[in-house]
Amino acid sequence: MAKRSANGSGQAPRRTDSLSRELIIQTATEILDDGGESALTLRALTIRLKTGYGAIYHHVTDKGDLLAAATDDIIANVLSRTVTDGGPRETLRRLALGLFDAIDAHPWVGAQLSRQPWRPALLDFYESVGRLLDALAVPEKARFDAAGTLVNYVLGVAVQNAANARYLSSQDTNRETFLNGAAAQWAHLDPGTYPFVHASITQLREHDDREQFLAGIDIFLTGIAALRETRDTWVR
Amino acid sequence: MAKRSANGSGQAPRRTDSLSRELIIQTATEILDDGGESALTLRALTIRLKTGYGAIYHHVTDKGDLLAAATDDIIANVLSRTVTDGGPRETLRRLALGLFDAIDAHPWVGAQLSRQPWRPALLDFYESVGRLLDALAVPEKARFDAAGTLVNYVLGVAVQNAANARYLSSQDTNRETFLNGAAAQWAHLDPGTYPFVHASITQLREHDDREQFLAGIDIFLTGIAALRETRDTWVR
DNA sequence: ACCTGAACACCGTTCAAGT
DNA sequence: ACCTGAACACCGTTCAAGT
Repeated sequence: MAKRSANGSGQAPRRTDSLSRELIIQTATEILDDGGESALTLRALTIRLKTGYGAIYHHVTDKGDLLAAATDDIIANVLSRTVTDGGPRETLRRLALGLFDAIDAHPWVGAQLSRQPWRPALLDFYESVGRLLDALAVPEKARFDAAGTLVNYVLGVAVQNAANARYLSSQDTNRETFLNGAAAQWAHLDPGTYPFVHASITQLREHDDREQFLAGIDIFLTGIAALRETRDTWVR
Repeated sequence: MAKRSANGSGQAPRRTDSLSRELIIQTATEILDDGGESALTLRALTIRLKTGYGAIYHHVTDKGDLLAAATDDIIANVLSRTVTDGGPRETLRRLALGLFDAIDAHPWVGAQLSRQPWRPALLDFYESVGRLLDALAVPEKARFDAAGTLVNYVLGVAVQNAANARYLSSQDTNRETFLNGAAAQWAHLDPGTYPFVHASITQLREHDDREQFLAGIDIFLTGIAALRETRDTWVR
């Protein structure tokens, strides 16, 4: 974020530091953060990096490779930053919230996860979840399904988040006017056939995405707690 | 599915029945089911429909409009077919499984949902979920978050499903060899840093996607049950 | 009103040619 | 080894022209 020195006038114009995979990925991330997924074109990259197409393809296989690598970086950062000194339940919430915040800050990560959900970075997340479930005394046989369920839930929220961000930037509005518009649409529906949607209008306007995400995590954790193994009494 | 009569030799060659939005959407669905998302190009549509680009754009706004309409059809079909005569818990499971099966049969629906999660068809699903949560005695204040959580979970599974299908068709392999490959990759990881992943290899190979999805639904339902309102005793 | 299809703008990617 | 940029194949979309 704080590095925009390359544009300055101090450096020698000819001998810029040579291209590298890291620089390309970092620049791609900047473009994605600035203008969203649609802003990342190979042409935009060549301009920003003051280079040609071939130079980029020399360090990167594909546009897909580029997107995947940028996403891996973001996710790996989340995992390494997460504080894990609390209890397993608290750590699980922190991990999930860390992912949520990262995807909120970089919505294109959500879209990318929907394309390639099983990148190594997400495998690390999966590993952490599994171990925490062990600490929560979830029996081994149930851990696989439980971990998958949590990952799928996080993935679903990521997708929602990305879709919302895409919509907001395409319509060039903010969250509040978007929710007001959605609420207005919901209000137009027939209350007889859509009683629940109607009853939800106020909450739609006032809800906090982050808190709703956490409420979902708690629902799953409560459900998972019911799978808890009674390590004392052996049940056949 | 059973309508492929237009190819026959009986009809007069000149005066085919004129184009319609429904026919276009139906044909697009066929192309998507046959060849996946990447197979649906405007050109492929013109060929299959024996028409020009303008003719299609006369009935359809966009390629996005087309994809959205095709997805709406599939989802609306799921909801209308779901048997709702059981208890609320059973009905919820049936609804969720109906969506799962539909996305399994038409993986492109999963990808489309990740692009536009709030289409009218999904709002109907949301409405159904909300009402069933009411029947399950989830208090009104918690229903909004709970319904959103379930929708997000289903969305996450949909995305996974679509990604898997895309990968399978791109690699031209089947589920079993895919899982074997993934299991082999997992086996290569260091068991010290990835104990949970290692312990999951067998289950990865043997698991049933549909059952794992249902296990997640059950975790959710158990978690929801803890929110249950005690309608007899009034708690302030 | 409905349809045709050449043309346009814009992608990702390649590759002969340079240094 | 690393880079350049014209060229290619292929998108979605438009629009003057037909019926």
